[in-house]
Parts: sequence; structure tokens; C-alpha cells
Amino acid sequence: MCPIATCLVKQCNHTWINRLSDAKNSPIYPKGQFVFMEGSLVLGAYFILKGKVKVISSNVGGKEQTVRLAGEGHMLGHSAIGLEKYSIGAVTLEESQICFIDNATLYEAFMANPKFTFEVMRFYSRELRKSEIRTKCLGLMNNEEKVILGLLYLADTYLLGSQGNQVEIDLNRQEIAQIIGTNAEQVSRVLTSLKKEGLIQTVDRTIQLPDITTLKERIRQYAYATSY
Amino acid sequence: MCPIATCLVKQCNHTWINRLSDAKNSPIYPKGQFVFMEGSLVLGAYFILKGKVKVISSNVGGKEQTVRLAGEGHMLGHSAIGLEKYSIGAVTLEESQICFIDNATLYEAFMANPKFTFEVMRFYSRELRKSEIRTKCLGLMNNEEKVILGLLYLADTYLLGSQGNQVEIDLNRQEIAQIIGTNAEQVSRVLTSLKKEGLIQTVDRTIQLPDITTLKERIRQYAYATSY
DNA sequence: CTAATAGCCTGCGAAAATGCAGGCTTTTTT
DNA sequence: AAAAAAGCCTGCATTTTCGCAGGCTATTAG
Repeated sequence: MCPIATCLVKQCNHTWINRLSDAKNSPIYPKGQFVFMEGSLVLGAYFILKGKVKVISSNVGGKEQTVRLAGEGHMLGHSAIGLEKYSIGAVTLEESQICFIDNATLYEAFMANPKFTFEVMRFYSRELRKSEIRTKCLGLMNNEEKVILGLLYLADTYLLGSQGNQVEIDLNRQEIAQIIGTNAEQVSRVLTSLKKEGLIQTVDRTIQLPDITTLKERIRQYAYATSY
Repeated sequence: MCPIATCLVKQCNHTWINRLSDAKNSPIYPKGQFVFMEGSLVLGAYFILKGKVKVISSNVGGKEQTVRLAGEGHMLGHSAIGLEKYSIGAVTLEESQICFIDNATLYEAFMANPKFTFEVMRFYSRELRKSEIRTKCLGLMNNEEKVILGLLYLADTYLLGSQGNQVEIDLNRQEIAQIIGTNAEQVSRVLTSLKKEGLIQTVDRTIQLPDITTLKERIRQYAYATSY
């Protein structure tokens, strides 16, 4: 039985929770694995049971942009009815367990469970709002502000509960750059500067954020907020 | 009776279509009017019956970014249950008629009409995908490409049917700049250059796109497509 | 008709971002 | 343990973007 209380599927009635539980499969993906690739057909929806995923989109030249970060309880795959090709991919950032439910079953579940459909709708609505605020930020911010935005976005998405402000980020410079639409060198420069100010620490490969409050203060003028 | 066949409300059964028809009000907003303002409470959802709307978000300094364009049949307001403050506003680009339905009524409609909820969910899902592809483009494109993206975004959103490739855009340079995260001068420069190439025409205040195909070709490497 | 205003275009210097290169450190492989 | 590879930092030259300023045009107001 699935232990994730926040999983959207939990909005179904008991009969359907069991039926979806039977219909799903839940493979474990190693770090760096594609959950689905750009240009592939979407045959159903993915629910993250455990782990971290980035949603990406690339141009033909191979340049890649991370368009969304997703964690436990999040939904992937833009559940489509009918087959849609679709120019977005998803890659695990660490070992992750991800449930898959096919479109036909999902559609039946939507028709039989209004609350489930409603909560999925709300999920997309919230993600859209987050994406739009991101659009604003990426459109108006300079490089340093974007790097701070990226760090806070990672923190917001992957800080579990309120266990202090300690967030560890285990991505390389290139991957951080792709979240905010810049390049590895710029990220390096800004991180160095933030380190000198004591706003971040680096331990081994990971970046730690001991003072999230001050970081947020830095980009306050964009009305960036943890909860959207 | 509402004449918009694509309106999402049409997914409800007849009883509910009538009930929502009674519950809604449908004011006509003049050009340049706020439908709702940034920071206001969201008390329900808006359905565009006729007209064009931009969804905006600003920073404290007053710089404004257009995060989404919406036209006939589109939904605004991120229907929320409960009251949520929310840092996004909407402004008409021309005289527009927009229906409003309050959250309580909407919630009942969602619970009673699975197909309605499902289609609203799909609407948000599609808009999210569009927003994410926009994130990619704004992250990877240079200025000229962004301007072309902006023109095509306007064309896609407001080209009604397939009446040739004639699209008229009646925004000033500043407003175009805010769609793509740049400034009026840059837009001016790119438009001049595109005009010299014969890819756009300006007649009075409006920009015409006589050759959408070639414009799309210009940014093909970003896999930008009319239908997402 | 004239004046005033708003929008538009474009040159130019300043600022920011980019991307290469070289040196360093860390991790992985052999 | 040594070698190879990958990642990281930073200086520098180049390119791009920014934003002011001035002149032009079109629209609106008087």
C-alpha cells in the first residue's frame, strides 16, 4: 500500500484507490535516468512516490532548459487523453520511485471521482501559477538574482517539512544554470560571491543554504514567495 | 444564452449549464481595464466570452511582465477553493466581455460534472505545457528570436480560425517587450530589421505577419510549434 | 491650424553577459 | 597509486544587451 499521504490518488474513494493500486506499476529509477523522453508519446501519468525529478526541454542544438522541478507527491506527464506527442522530458536527479497509471484507467478514475479530478486540476493550476511567476522572474532578473532564485526554487521544492533552513543541493554548476537559463560560469561567479558573503556554504559537492531568509530578502522586490 | 461553443462550461449537463448561466455575470470591459489586480483575492473564475486579455505580474519597482495571453474561450483566475491572495493580474487588450462565476457555485459544478472538471484540468495542463515551452524559449533565445517568438505567440493566440496568415497586432513596442522580457528599443530594432527582410509589415499602428511560415522557420530549432 | 503629447526609431557609450582558456581540485578509472 | 576524466574557478576579450538622448512621425487636444 502506498505510503504517500499527499499523493493525489488518495483523493479517490477506497474502491478506486485499490483499483489504481493494482493498475499501477512503480519502478525504481536510478539517478540520471529518463522517466520519459522528449518527443515520446504520453501514455499515462506519473506520480512521484520518492525522489527528485527535473522536467526538461531542449532545442535542436542540444541546449537544455529545466522547466520545472518535481518531488514527492508531484504529478508528471500532463495526463493526456488520446495520444499526444510532446516536447518535454523528465530525468531523475536521484534514485526515485515513480508510479505510472495508463490513460484509460486514469480517465475512468477521473469520471468516477470528482474530488480526485478536482485536486488534479488544482495541482495543475498551482503549477501554472508557479511557472508564470518563474516567467516573470526570468524575464526581469539579472544573473545574480536568477541564481538566488534557482537556489530558492530548489529549496522550496525539496525542503521536506520545516527541518530548519538546512537545504542541501547536489547539482553541478551546469545543472543549476539550466534551471535559470544561464551558463555554468555565471553560476560559479555568483556562488563564489555568495560564499564570500556567508550566504551559502559548499561541503563536498553539495551547496548548503544556512540563511534562506536573507536570500529571500535579496529578491523580495519580485514578490517571490515560498507558497504561491 | 452564451454563444461560445468552446467555453469550458459547455462540458456541464444542461441543468448545470442553465444554472451557471444564471449564476454568472458578464460585464463588458473597455480596453486597458483590469479584470483583476495583482494582490487581490480570487473569488472565482473568469471565462472570456469575447476579446483579448494579458495576464501580468510586476515587481515592486513597477516593471511588468506579461506571463500569458488569453483569448476567447480561455479561463482566468486559477479557480481557487477558499480564498487565496495572488500575485497575478489581468488586463484587457481590447474591449472584452468576460463571465465571472463565484467559487462556491463553481465547486458544486465541479462535483456534479466530471467532464467539466476534467476539461478544466486539461486546460490547465495545456497552459502549463505552453508556459514551460515559453520558459525554455525565454531561457535559450537571443533578443531577435524572442521578438519573433512574441509575434508568433500573439498570432497563435489571436488568429481566429485559418483565415490566411494575416494577423494584425495592435500593441505598442513596450507591450510587446513585456511579453518576451526585453525592452521597447530592442523590439524596435528587431522589427525594423524584419521589416527590411519583408517578414512583417506595419500599417498604421498594427503589425501584420504576411509570412508566418518563414518566421516559424527562424525559430524552428527551439521546436516551437503552434499546437503544443 | 497649431501646439502638445505620445509613440517610434536609432546612434552611442556603458554595462552585463558570454564563452574561451588555463590552472586547479575532485572524482573515477585503470 | 597513477592516470584520466570531470568539474570548478576566474581572468580576459568579445559580443550582446541596456538605456539614455535626440530627432522624427503620428495622433490628440486646444
